[in-house]
Amino acid sequence: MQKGIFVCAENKEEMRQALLVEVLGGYLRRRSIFRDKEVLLQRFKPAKLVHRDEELSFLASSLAPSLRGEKPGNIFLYGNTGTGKTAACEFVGRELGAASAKSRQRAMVININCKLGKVADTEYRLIAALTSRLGKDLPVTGLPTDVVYNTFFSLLEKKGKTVILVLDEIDALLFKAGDGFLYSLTRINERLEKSQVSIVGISNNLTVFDYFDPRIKSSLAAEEFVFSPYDAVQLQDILRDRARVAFRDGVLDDGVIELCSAIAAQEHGDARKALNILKLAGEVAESMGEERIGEEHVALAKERLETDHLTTAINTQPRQGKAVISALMALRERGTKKATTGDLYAAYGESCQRFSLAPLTQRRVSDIIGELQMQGIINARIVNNGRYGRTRLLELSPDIEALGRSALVP
DNA sequence: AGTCCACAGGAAGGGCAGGCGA
DNA sequence: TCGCCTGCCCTTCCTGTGGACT
Repeated sequence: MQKGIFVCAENKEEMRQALLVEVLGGYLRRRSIFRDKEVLLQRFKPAKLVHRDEELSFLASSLAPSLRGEKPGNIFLYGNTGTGKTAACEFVGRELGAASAKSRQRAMVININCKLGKVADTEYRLIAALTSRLGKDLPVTGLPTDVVYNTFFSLLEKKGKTVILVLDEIDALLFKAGDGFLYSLTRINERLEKSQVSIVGISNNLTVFDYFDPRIKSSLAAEEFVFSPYDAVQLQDILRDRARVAFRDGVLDDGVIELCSAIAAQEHGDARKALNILKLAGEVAESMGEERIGEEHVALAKERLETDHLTTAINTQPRQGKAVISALMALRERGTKKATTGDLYAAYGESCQRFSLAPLTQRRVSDIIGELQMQGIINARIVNNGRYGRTRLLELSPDIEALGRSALVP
């Protein structure tokens, strides 16, 4: 009997392996739906930017003086995610680089993302990252800030160029480190003789300028430009342009491009999202063994994209953040739809036991709540209950709640 | 009008890890 | 090795808030 069970288990294992071989073999035998998936990825740099003529023309005319050795004015670009701000800057930067290589006056563009991978999310890291782009790597910590600034200044001076600093997602740095670094950067030209520096700030937040110190506003004297969202028709043009290269001929059903565009247009005209959905729809169709992409695959892709996004958002939290989310989930399961900070802190204590974590103070948990609110994971509203005190009413965002506790990996 | 509650949130500083230069 | 510098995460202390209650 025992032997029988063992043989059964062994057969199951063999069957599972055979299935795996079949799946992989089938994958290799089938012709891929994709011709060149690369063009649908975020990192792909297109040779032309569709429907961004006005924006490109503004940027090019603003930065063109650098080709004559003159200092261009500072610029601030605003617009929702996926409206082409970064792509437009990179595009103009490449063209500028190519044009300056032919002319005597050489311009140089340095792109830094202030949010990505904590490369430049503090003043120190920003200047260290800029210094690294000029050819000298500095330690991630340990040096006095003035030493880092001085190294940066001397490298700039050595270049003898007009340097355009493109600070992408500058709001992340401003909210974290304050606007002091901008003051230093705007005064930089007073210290340089052979080089000059212009700043291009890129932000999703249209009100970011309001937070600046008046001295910095005056010192920057930046020209502002808003990137408008793409409409559904413009998104269709972008997708068609990429799909021609990305997919084999005839694999896209009628209406697929239109559906992807309509979904992204509803979400503030985000071209990045439209491309993501189209790519994922292709992957979904391929994983189902289909040789064509239909609207049903787009619907599945949209669903998967949202779930993946939310699951990633909560599972990339530090463990303390997860403990707070878990506490709120536990309260919801007990029927508390809207918890106060006090309720949450009590449940958080239990959560910490489950996560084997030392509990933080209420003050720190209060900050974590604020961080989770900023990321849209928690909805919070301050209420005054008279003599029963002032507190925040907290609930999980509906999307996170729909995912349930199983989405949270401790 | 004064008191009270249950926090919110600012300010200051401690502890830690890590790099640099003497 | 030591002192000094950094960023980061955290605690402690403190003041502010505003509506219900006395």
